[in-house]
Amino acid sequence: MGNKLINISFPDLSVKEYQSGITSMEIAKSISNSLAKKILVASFNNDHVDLSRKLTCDGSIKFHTWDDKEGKSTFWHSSAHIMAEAVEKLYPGIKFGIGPSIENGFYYDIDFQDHDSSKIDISKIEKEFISLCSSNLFFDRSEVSKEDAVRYFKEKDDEYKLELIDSLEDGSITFYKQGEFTDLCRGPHIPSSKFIKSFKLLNVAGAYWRGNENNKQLTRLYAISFPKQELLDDYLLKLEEAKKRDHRKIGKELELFFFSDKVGQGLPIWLPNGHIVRENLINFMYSEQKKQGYKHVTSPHIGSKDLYVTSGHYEKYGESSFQPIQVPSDNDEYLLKPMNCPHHCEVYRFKPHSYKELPLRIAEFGTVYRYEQSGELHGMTRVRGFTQDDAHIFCTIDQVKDEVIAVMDLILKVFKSLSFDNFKVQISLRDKEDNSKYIGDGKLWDRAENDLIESVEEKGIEAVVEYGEAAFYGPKIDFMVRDSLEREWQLGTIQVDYQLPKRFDLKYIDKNNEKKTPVLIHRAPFGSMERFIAILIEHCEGNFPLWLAPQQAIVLPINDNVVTYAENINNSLIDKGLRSSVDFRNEKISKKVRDAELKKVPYMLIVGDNEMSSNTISVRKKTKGDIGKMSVNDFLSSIKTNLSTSTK
RNA sequence: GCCGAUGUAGCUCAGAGGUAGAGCACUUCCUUGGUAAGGAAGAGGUCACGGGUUCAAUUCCCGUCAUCGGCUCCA
Repeated sequence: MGNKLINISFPDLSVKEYQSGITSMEIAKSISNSLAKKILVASFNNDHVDLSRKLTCDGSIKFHTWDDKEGKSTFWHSSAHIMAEAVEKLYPGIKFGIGPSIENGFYYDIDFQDHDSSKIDISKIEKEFISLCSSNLFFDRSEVSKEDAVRYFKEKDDEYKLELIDSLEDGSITFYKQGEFTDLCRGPHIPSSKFIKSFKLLNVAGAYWRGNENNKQLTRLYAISFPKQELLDDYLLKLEEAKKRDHRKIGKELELFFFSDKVGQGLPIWLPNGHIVRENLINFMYSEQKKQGYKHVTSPHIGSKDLYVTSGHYEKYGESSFQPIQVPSDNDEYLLKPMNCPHHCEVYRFKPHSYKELPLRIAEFGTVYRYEQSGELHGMTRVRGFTQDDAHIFCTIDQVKDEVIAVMDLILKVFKSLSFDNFKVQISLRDKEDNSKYIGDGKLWDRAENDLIESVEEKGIEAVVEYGEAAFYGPKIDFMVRDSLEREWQLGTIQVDYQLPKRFDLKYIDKNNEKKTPVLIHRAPFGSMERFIAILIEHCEGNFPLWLAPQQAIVLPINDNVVTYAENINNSLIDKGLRSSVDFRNEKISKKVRDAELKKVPYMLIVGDNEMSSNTISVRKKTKGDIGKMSVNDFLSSIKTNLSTSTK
C-alpha cells in the first residue's frame, strides 16, 4: 500500500487526491452516500471495473447506475451469473457456454447433459434466482493462472469453458465467484446480488455453441431482471403492447394478407385491403423512380437455368433453392427467378450502349422466389415469394459514387415519407480473413468499398461498418429497421457489383471507341414489398397514412331515413377517387363507429336527419373523435393534402 | 435445417380417456337508435393430418405438416 497519493478526475473535470489503493466505492462514498447507494459499476480510464477494485494510479473515474447503459449491462451480466448458479443448483452436472447481457436482459447457454431440457421448470428457477438474490451474494474477483483455470474447469468437466480459456492469454484470466458458483469472467460485476429485485425467465431456445451450426446445440435461457418489481411489470406490459403491433396479427385483423397451407409455406397472398397498400406504395415508388430517370421493364417469373449458371447464383445457391423446373425436352431446365439482375443484364445486352447512355437505370417490381429455410420463415418479413422494388444501374466506375448518393437520397425520401425515422445505416464489407466467401479480385473490392464509405461520408450519414456482411459479389449499404419486438430487418439496400457485368460480358463504348465493362449497382429502397409493409404495419400499428389506407372513409347513416342521402354522399366521395363505403347495417351509430374504429378507417362520416336537412356530413376522425359538421366539398379540401404523397 | 413450444368453430380462446364449449363474427326476427358493443333466436367443428395403445382417443404415445420463440442462413 504505502502512502502514495493518486489524482482522480471526475466527469465534471474536477480532480481530487486519494490514497493509492482506494476503491471506486470508497471514492463514491467520499462524495455522497446517496451516490454510493446507487452505483453499480465504475469506469476507470474508460475500463469498466468493479467498485471494489483498488485504484493505484492517476485516472479519470465515472460511476454508472441502473440509469445508464453500462449500469444496466453490468446488472444483467451479474444476473446471468446468478441465474447460472440457480440453474446449476437445480440441475447439477450441467455445463455452461457463455452468458452475456444483451440489449434487453441476458441469456446463458447451457448444456443440460442428462437433464431433459424440455422439462426445465421455469418457475422453480425463478424462485431459486430470487432466493439467491435476497441472500446478498457478493461477486468476488480473482486473478488466476491459465493452469489453475484449466484445472478448475477440467475438474468440473466443462469443455466449453476450457475451450474459452484456451483462447485466453495467461495472466489475463479472471474468475468471479458468488455463493456456490464460480465462472470464468472478465467482469466487472455489481457489488451484490441484493440490487436485483425481480427476475423473469422469458424463453428457452436452442443455440449452437459459438454460433456454428456444426457444433452442439446448447439450451439458451433468455431472461431479464430489474432493481424493482414495478420495472419488470412495466417491461412485461410493454412486451404485451408490442405484440399488439405485430404485423401478422394486424394483417389478419385488417384482412391485408394471409398464408395458406395449400398454396405453400412462405408464399403470401395479398388480400384486397393489403393489395391497396401495396399498389399505392408501388405507384409512389414508380413515380419517384421515373423522376430520377429510371426505365421500367417487366421480365418473366422464371428463367433458363443457364441464366443463373452465367450469373453465378446457381453455383452459390442452386442446391438450397427451389430446384430446376423440368420440361419435356431433356436439355432444358428453368429456375423460378430468385433474382432480377440476370434478366436485367439481358435487357442491357439487348443492344450496344454508348458511354453517353450511362448511367442506365433498369427498374422492375420483380417477384422472386427463394427457398428460405423453413425455420427462418417469419410472417411477411421472411417469405419464399416476394416482390422487390428492384433496379440495376449500369454505369462507369467514375459514376458509382454519384449514383450511390442518388439512391441514398431516394431511400431517405421513402423513409421520411413514411416517418421511418429510427433506422440504422450499415455498410457491409467483406471479411478480409476469409476470401472463400467472395468472388472477384481484391482491388475492385477495395474500390467498391471505398466508394460506398465515401458516399456515406459525403451524405453525412451516421453508419456502422460490419465486416463479413457483404454479398458474395460486392459490398453494400443496408438500411435496417426494427420490428415491434426489436428484431432488426434489412429494408433498403444498395450493392456495388463489378462481377455480374463481366459474367454477362456487358460492354459499353467509351469516348475513345474502346469497349469497357460497366459497373452494376443493385438497389431496392423498400427491399421487398412484403417486408417493407410488414414493418410499416408495425410502425403505424395498422393506422396507415390516408393515402395508403385500404378504406379511407365510411359513411354511417343514423337511421333508415337517410340511407339514400348516405349513398349519395358515398358516391360523391368515390367520384373524387376516395376509397369509401356505406355501413348499411341495422345497428346503432355507436356500434358502427366502434367497428369503423377497429377497422382503422381514417374518416367516419355520420349522417342523420340534421345533416340531410343541411346538406352536410358530421366528420369523425379515427381516434380523435368528432371534428364537426361540414359540406362534402369542405371535407374533401381538408383532407386533400393528406391524400398526396408528393407533399410529404 | 437445428432446439423448444403450440395446433379445438371464420376470429380470440376454455375443456376433459366416455364421441365438444364461450365471446365476437355470421343468418333471421324485434328494435330506427346521434359518435367505441341494443335484444332474441339460429346456424357453424372428422378437435391439423396419419399411425399406435385402449372396450373407448379430440384427450395418452409415435410420426408428418403448419405456426410461434430462438440458433444457423439470407443472392
